[in-house]
Amino acid sequence: MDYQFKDIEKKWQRFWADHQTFKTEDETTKPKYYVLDMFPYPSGAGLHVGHPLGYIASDIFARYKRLKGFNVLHPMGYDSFGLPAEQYAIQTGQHPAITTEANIATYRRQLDQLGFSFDWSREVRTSSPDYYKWTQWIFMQLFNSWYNNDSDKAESIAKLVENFEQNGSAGINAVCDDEVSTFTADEWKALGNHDQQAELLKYRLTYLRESTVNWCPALGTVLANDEVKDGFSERGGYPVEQKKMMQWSMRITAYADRLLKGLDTIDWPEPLKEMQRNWIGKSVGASVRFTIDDLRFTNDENYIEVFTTRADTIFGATFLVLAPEHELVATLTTSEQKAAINAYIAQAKKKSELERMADAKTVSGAFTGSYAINPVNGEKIPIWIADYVLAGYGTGAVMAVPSGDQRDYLFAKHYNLPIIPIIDIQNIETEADPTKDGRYINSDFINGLTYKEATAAVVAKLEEMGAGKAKVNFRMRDAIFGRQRYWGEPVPVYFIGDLPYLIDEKDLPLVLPEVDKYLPTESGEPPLARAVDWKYRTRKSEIGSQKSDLEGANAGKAYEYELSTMPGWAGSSWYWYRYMDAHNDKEFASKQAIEYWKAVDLYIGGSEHATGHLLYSRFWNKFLKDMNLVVEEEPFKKLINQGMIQGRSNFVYRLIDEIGRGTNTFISHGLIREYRTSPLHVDVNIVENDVLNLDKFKKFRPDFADAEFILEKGKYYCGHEVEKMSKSKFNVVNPDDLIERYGADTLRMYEMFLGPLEQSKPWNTNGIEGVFKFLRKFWRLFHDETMKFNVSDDEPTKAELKSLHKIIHKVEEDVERFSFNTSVSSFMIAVNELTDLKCNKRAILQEMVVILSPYAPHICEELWTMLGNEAGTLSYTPYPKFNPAYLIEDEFAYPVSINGKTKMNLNISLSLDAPAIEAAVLASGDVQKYLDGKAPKKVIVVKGRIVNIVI
RNA sequence: GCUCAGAUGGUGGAACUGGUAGACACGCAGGACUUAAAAUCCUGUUCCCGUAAACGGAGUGCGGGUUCGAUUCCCGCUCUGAGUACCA
Repeated sequence: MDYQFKDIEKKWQRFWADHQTFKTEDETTKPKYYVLDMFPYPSGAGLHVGHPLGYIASDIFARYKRLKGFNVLHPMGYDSFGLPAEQYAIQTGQHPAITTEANIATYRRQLDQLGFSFDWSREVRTSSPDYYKWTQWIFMQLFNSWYNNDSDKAESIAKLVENFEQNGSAGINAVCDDEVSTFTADEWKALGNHDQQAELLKYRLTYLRESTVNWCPALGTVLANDEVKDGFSERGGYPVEQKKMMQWSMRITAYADRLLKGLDTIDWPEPLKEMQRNWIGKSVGASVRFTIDDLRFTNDENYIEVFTTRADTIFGATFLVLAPEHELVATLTTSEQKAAINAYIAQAKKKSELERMADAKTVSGAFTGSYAINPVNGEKIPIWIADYVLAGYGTGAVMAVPSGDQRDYLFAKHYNLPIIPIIDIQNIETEADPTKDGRYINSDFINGLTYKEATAAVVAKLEEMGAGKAKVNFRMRDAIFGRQRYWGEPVPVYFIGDLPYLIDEKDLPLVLPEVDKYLPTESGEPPLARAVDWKYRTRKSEIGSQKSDLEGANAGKAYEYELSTMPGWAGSSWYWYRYMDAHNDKEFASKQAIEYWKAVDLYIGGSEHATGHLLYSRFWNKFLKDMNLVVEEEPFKKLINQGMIQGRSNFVYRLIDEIGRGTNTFISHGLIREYRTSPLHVDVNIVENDVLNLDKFKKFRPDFADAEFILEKGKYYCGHEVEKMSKSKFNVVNPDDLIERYGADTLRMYEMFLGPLEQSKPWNTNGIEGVFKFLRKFWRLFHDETMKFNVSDDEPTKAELKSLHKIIHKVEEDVERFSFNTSVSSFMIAVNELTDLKCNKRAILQEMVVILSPYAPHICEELWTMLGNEAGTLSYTPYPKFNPAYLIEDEFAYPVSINGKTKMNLNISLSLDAPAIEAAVLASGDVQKYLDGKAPKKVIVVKGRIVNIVI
C-alpha cells in the first residue's frame, strides 16, 4: 500500500487518546523532565500556521526525552480569561463562557490533528472555577504578606502585627508605601481596628492605593503599561488617558533586585534577559537634599530631594528641575512667576504622551522664582520646572548638570543658565560630555580625584552632612492588578467601609456572578456591579484573622464585594504548578508533586511575553518560594523563543486604463513594468509557488469571474511581500488545509525544516512538497515496487550501518541544541543514502523508525507495528545507541589548497601522520604541476582535515 | 537616540571548536515514462569568462585587520528586524 497519511494519522490519534499513551505518572524511578508550552488564549480565529511552531518543537523534544528514558511532563491548557470573548459578549449578549468553550473545542481539534503528545488529563483552564479558586487563594496569600528587607523575603502579616505589638514600627525594614506612620507598641495597640488595618494595607504585597492608571474609556477598563502602545490600547487601538483611581496593586518592586539577580542563574536567550533588565531598570546612585532658600518653609520640609546616578558631578549642578506635577511646585512658585508657571503646567497637561515624545527635541520649561542651596558648596541655584523630568521616576526632581547631561545642557543653553565644566578633559563646546575619565576641576574637595574616588567622597560627605545617601532606584513600578471588566477572576475581597477584607478561605472559589449585560453600569461602575444581590455575608462562627470587625454589630451583615476583576496575567502567573497536580481540590498542587517536578526544565514561547507574563510569573514564583509553597527560586530553567511567523502576501497586478480606472485585466508580475498597474492582495491559498491558479482566482471574487490575464510562459506569476499575517491581507494559512493535503507528519517536519526555531521568518508553503516526498520515500524503503511490505532480516552492510549511526548521532546533537531544521535535512540525506543502497533491512529500518518518531510520529507508529512491534510501545522504546566505530574511515579525501584556495582532493590513509601526509601530497603529480619545480615555502597539514601548501 | 538580533545562490537555509562555502529542499532548465496530464524517476543549476569539457577568475552586506587559511575572530561602516523611549 502506498503511504496513506490520512488513515494512518486518524488511526494513531485515536489510539493515543483511547490508550492514554501520554498520560504521565508522578513516579520517581525515572528522571523527570518538564517540557512546557506557553498556553494559548483560545481566540475565535483558531490556529494559524505560526501558532504550532513552538508546540511542534516542544513535542519533538518531549518525545525525544521519553525515548531517552525520562519521565516527561508535557501538558497543555488554555489561558481562557480575556478581552476578545468579553468584547464578543458585549456585542452579542452571549456569555463569554459559551464563546470560550466553543473556541477551546476548535483549538483542541486543531491541536489533536497535529499529533501532539500532550497529557490531556492535566488540562487547565484559567477561567474554570476549580482553577481560579487557587488564583484567588494565591492572591489571599499575597494580601496576608509583607516584604521584610532584613530577611530579604516575604513574611506573614501576622509576624508584622506581632512586631508592631511588641516594638511598634521601630526596627521594621519593609518594602511599603512611602507614607507609613511611626508609632510605639502602645500607640499601635491604642489604634482602632480600622486604623490598624489601614496601616497594614500599606505593607501588604497586594494592596489598594490611589494610582494614576491608564484608563481606556472605549474599553471601559484600566490597562497595564505593557498593554498600552504609544498612548493607545494594544488591543483595539483605542485612546488611553491618565486617570486617578483606587486600584489593586502588586508590590512587585519588592522583588526587583531578586528578579534582576535571578536572570544570571537561568538559561534564557540573552536579548530576553536584557529586556527584563531594562524593564527593571536598576540604577545605582544617590539621593541628595537641596535646601530651599525660602523662610516660608519649615525646618523639616525645607528641602527638595533629587535622585542622581552621578553624585560626582554635583559641583556642576547649576539649577534644579522639577516635574510639572511635583507637589512642591505650587508653594515654590513666587507671585511674579505664577502666571508663567501655570501657563506651562496647563500646556504640559494638554500634551498627550504621544506629543511629548514627538516633541522630545524641543526645550521647554518655566522658572518658579525660588532658589535652592547646593549642599556641597552653598551655591544658590534656581529651581525650574520642565516636562523632561518625569513625575513617576525617582523623586520627580533632578539636579541639572549641564556640562555632563545633554538634556540639561540644551535646557541651560536655551534659558541662559550657567554651564560649569567639572572634569579636566571635558569638551563642552557644542554638547554635554558625560565622560567619567579624567580628573575633577572646579569641585572643591574632589578636585584631582578619579570618578570612582570622587563618587565615594561625595556620597560620604553628603551622608556626614545629612544631606544625602547612596540609593538604588528602579524604573519598574508596582503592577496594577485590577480591571473594570467582567471576564476575569473575581477578587476575593469585600469591603467594610473603605477597607478591604479577605473572604474566608472556605468560601473559595468566589464564583463570577451572572450579569444582565457585560458593560459598566450607568454610574461607571464595573460590570460586576450589575450582579443581583451579590454580597458577602459573614458568619460569626467562621471569622478569620481580621476578626474584630466581623464581630458584634457587623456579624451576619452583607458586604459589597470588590467589583473589579483580576488582570489577564493573574491566571498565567502560576499555571505550570497546576499541571503538576491538576485535580487537587485541597491545595493548588500537592507538596509531593511540586517536590518531584520542581520547575519547568524547558519552556517554549514567544518573546512578546518578555516583560509581562515572564516577569510576573517569576515574581509570583519567588513569593511562593518565600512562603515555602514551592521549591525553586526560578520557575523556568531554560527558555526558548520561537521566532514569529510572518505572513507572505501574494499580489496580482490590475491593469489601469487611460483615465485611471481599474480594468479586469491582470498582468503577470514579470511584465508589470510595461503597463500601468495597481497591486492587489490575492489569497495565498490559490497561489502555488507564486503561480496563480486562474480558475480559483475567477471564483475568488464575483467581479473576477470574467477576468483576463496577460501571462508569462503561459503562467500568471504573482508578486510577493512579507507582512503581518492577517485576514485582510489574504495571507493567513490554516494548518487544517495543509494537514488535509499533506498530513500532520509532513506539516510538523516542514515547520521545522523552514529554518532555525528562534528565527523569525515569513511563512511560505513553497517547499512543503519536498518534505512530503521525503516521507513517501521513507515509506517506500519498507515496501517493494508493488508497494507490498517487504523487510528483510539480513545482516546490514557496513555502508548501511554507517548511514544509520550517522543519523543516530546527528539527531541527538541537533535535538539537544534545538536545531530541528538541520535534523530534518539529515533525515533526508539518510533516506537518500539508504534508497541508493536499496536497504530494506530490519536492523536498520527499525532503528530509523525510532529516531524519526519524535518528528513524524504517525507514520512511525504505523511502520513500528508493521515491523511486528506492539502498538503504542514506540513512544517509550529506548533511543538507539550510537556506536562511533561504524563511522571510522581508513581513508580521507584531503582537500589540498595552494595558498588557501582548494585545488584538488587526494585520498590518503588516515593512519598516516603529518610528515607522511606531507610527503604523499608533495609526491602527487598534480601538486608538482602547481609547484612548477620550486620548493613550497610552507606546508600546513591538519590530520583528517586539510593540507595547505604555501608557494 | 539607546539596547539586542541579523545580512550567505532565483527562494528557505547548511557549514557546530578558524580548515573543501552553497549540504538538504524549493524553484527553474533539460530528459525518461505516458495518447496526454498528474505522479514518479534521472541530469544540470553561485556568478563571470570561455558560449561542450578541462581549465581560469570572482564570491558569504561594505571597507580594513589578524592568520598558512576567515561566512566564522578583531576594528570601522551600511542596511534590515525587534525591544525601549526624555529614567536623571
